[in-house]
Parts: sequence; structure tokens; C-alpha cells
Amino acid sequence: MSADVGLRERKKVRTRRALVEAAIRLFDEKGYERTTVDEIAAAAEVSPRTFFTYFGSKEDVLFLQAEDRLDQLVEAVAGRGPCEPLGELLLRLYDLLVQGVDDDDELDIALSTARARLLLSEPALRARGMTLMFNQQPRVAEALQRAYPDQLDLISAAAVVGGFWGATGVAGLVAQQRGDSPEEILAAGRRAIEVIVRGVGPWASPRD
Amino acid sequence: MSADVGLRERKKVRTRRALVEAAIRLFDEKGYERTTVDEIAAAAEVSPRTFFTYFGSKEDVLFLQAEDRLDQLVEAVAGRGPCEPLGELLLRLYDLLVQGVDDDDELDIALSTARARLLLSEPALRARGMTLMFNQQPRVAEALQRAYPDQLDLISAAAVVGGFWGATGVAGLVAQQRGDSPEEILAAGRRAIEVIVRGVGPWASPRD
DNA sequence: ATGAAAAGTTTCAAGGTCTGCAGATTTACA
DNA sequence: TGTAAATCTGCAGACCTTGAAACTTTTCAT
Repeated sequence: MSADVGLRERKKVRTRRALVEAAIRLFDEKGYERTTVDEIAAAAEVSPRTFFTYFGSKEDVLFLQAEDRLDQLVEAVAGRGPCEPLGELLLRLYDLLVQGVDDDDELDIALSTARARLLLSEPALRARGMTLMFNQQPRVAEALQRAYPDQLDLISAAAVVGGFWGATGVAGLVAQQRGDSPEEILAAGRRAIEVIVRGVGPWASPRD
Repeated sequence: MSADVGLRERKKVRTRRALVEAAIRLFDEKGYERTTVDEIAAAAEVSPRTFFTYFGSKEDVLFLQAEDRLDQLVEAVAGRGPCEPLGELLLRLYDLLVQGVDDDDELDIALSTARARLLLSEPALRARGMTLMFNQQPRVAEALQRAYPDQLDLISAAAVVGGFWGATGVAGLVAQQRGDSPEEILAAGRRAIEVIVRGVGPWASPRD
């Protein structure tokens, strides 16, 4: 239960970090596909075989914090305000999702933005991220159902979570594809949440 | 512009079909991961190299009709009823999506259900299908925006499409993971659409 | 029909990801 | 200090995927 500060643990952390940094740097320099696992391992000064004891695949090296991020999300859902409407919770979740890694016990800012850039530009990485998220949605749905037990059953909660995720994702994709700036992409995601919250049935004229 | 009924074309169709059938049969028998491309090619009596002239990857052999399906979707959106509310269109789209391949100029029923089973059970295939769909969502969003030009801008349309897709997908996933029957999974998707249509903001008590 | 052009298939070689295994190395701890 | 445990490495191999060149089949004009 303690922090495990033995030499062994410290080395492991250092190696993992070296691999991630080397990978992001090389991906950024030469592109994801033109970078090999062997090169990443060489840059981190470990054997290629060791790379795969730290990460299950070449793609996974960029998704180190994905699970932590999901945990954060689940936590935020569980700790919703006593009377917080569902819509406001969703906006809070969105801000949580798009905000950078503020805990600096992980990779520093430069790496983090490079990572974000890569996730948008490299199709293989975007696909991987989406799949990871999708597979974790049931966890979030369960948390949401627990947070609003009187209003949501499990399937409704899943619909809300999936709708949130799909709407922001596709809105962001469209915004990106038409050349919007990063800020505009974020704004598109927020608009998407408004659409989801309002619903598409009793369709009033667009607000703005 | 004609049907191209030369011997060459007929052979190509036959080979493609043989590859798809062999792949589905083998995947079903031995599982996706334990089936190699070489085995599929051998079963279809072509060289392994030829497999890759027909399909870009091992996964793609199961997504032959994916693009046609998307075209169908875009068409359905474009040809919406004159005053059809958005919510009803979405339900129609869902029925279109989940209905089997009724045109029997393609694979027969047994293969089609095996394919559906595989898409649900094999994570790699599920991920691939999701990614394919995701990447095509902007096309659907554009069609939707054109169909409702007064009510939707492009980002809102993207939000609706993405919300539809994500909600049905995650609801289906949750239903599947808790062991629901295929019919129940479909029903979960329909409930998800209701949630999206109604919106999560002015949350009344669940309808039923 | 015939022969050349076009299209499709096969063979071969190679690069890359990922896994299992055995042995070497390093760390932990009594 | 020596033994046990954890970790790293090297190696062999399976598999996916691609490029190029040779080979076969189909098409089509003459």
C-alpha cells in the first residue's frame, strides 16, 4: 500500500517514461508509420523486446494515461452535485476530458500537446483511442446510472454516455476536417453537448 | 456504364465471394485470431498475395458491404419525407441499419448471421467496424444538414449523427455485455434513440 | 482466327509487429 | 554475502502486409 520507492520501481518508471518520450518525439519527427519499435527502443536505450513488456502494442505507448483519465471521469460522475442537472454534469465532464494533463507528475506539456496533435493526425492512433474509449463506456454508463438512479436505467445511461461521446467526437471530427482551429474544435464539442442535452425531437430553432 | 458481364468480371466476383465465404467460415470455426490469411487464401484456392488485391487487410474481408450500407444511409437521409420530424428519420435509419442484407445478390443468410455474430464477439472486428463507421459519419452529417437546412448547421448535424451512432452503439454494447438476447440488444438501440430524441436536459421520468 | 495489349495472378523477397522461451543480469532481502 | 525474485535481453518464429517481376488469362482490333 506504500509508495514502493525501491530502486526497481524507480527504474521502471524511468524506463517507461523514456519509452513514451522517445516514441512521441520520433512519431512527431518522422510520422507514426515510419517509426519502428526498434527505433523507439534504441532511443530509450532498452532492447526492442523490453518495449513489449511495458506496452502491449506500438499504439499503446501513447495511451498510458487513458485509463487514469477514465477513472477521473467515473469519479466526476460519482461525485456529482446533489441536485446537479444531467446536462451540467455532461458539460463538466467535457471540460474534464479536454483539459490538459494538469498533474505534472506525468509527461510535461510539450509532450502532451505533441500527443494531442498525433491523436488527431494519425488515423491509426485516432482509431485506437476511439476503441479504447468505446470499450470503457459501459463503466461510465454504470457510474452515471448510479448517480441518477431515479431518472436513468442502465440502458438510458448508456445512451446518454454514448450520445455524449459520439456527438462530441463526430462534431470534433467535422470541425477538424473543415479546417477549424483547435479552439473552434473544442467549441464544436460544446455545441454538440448542447444538442444532446436539448434533444432532437421538439426541435426549436437553433439558439444563436 | 453497362453491367460488365465479361468473363473477367464474373471471375472476379466469384473469387471475391469465395474469399469472403472462406473467411467467415474459418473465423466462425476457429476464431478470428487463429485463422491466417494464408488459410483463407488456400480455402478460396488463390494465392495469399491475391487476398490483398481484393482486401486491404485481414479485417476488411468482413466489411465488403460497409460502404454500400453507408450509401444507403445517406440516401435515406436525403430522401426524407417532406415534413418528417428528425426523430422519426432517426428511427427509420436505425431500422435500415439493423435490418439484414435483404438484397440477396450478396451473401446468403447463413453467412450474414455468422458475420453479425463475429462483429459482436471479436474485439478486433468490432473495433474495425466502429472505426469505419466513425470515419464515414461526416458524410452522413452533411447529408443530414442538407436535409434540414433550416434547423441544423453542420456542427449540429454532426452532433445529431454522432449522438445517434454513439448512443445506439454503447447501449447495444451494454445490453450485449449483460447477456441480453439479440432482440433485446436491438430494443436497447431503439430506446437509446428515444433518449437522444427526447434529450437529457428537461428530464422527465422515463416513459414506460 | 491471331497476335498484341490489358488485366489479373503468382512467386519471391523483405520489412514490420508481436509472442514464447531460455539464459543473463540486476535488485531485494535475510 | 549469498540466495530468491524480478527484470532485461537475445533469439527464433508466426503472422501481416507490400513491392517488383514473371507468368497466365482475357480482351479486342485486325
